[in-house]
Amino acid sequence: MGRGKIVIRRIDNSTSRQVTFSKRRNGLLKKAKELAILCDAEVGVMIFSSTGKLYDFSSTSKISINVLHVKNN
Amino acid sequence: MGRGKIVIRRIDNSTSRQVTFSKRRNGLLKKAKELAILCDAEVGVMIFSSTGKLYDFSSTSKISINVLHVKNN
DNA sequence: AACTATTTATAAGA
DNA sequence: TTCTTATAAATAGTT
Repeated sequence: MGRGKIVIRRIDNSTSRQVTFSKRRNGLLKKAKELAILCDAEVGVMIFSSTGKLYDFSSTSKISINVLHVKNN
Repeated sequence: MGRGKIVIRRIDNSTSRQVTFSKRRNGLLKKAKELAILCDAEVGVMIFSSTGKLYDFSSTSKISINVLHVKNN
């Protein structure tokens, strides 16, 4: 969805990868919220950037999410 | 994105809600996979339908997700 | 379960 | 990097 078609593979350029991460991360979280509201579903999303920062969303306290993130081993 | 614009609120008609759930659930899982690949991110998504069925995705075993789903209390 | 008109997301550019 | 815009992609309503 953009000026050109892209292939789904890792973006080599780190600046481009960061920009795309920011845009698509926001898009994914928005869609998760919409799904939860429209369809009365319970939705949880967690996203770790390549630098290890966590972005997450949970539509309800009825879902309790515990995440174990193990780096490099 | 469709024949008409919609407001983001619970879809009252249960048939329509089920159809939209199926479409958007697939869309969300696809976008989660794309984000993980394009941006080298670690992504986990879990979706409970209103009937309690779980649909989930995790991009990597480096994320271990434990979900506690408590119904009606 | 397909189709397609349209809205939405977003890739590239400014 | 924040905003713009052309275009790809998702999907609401239809068949």
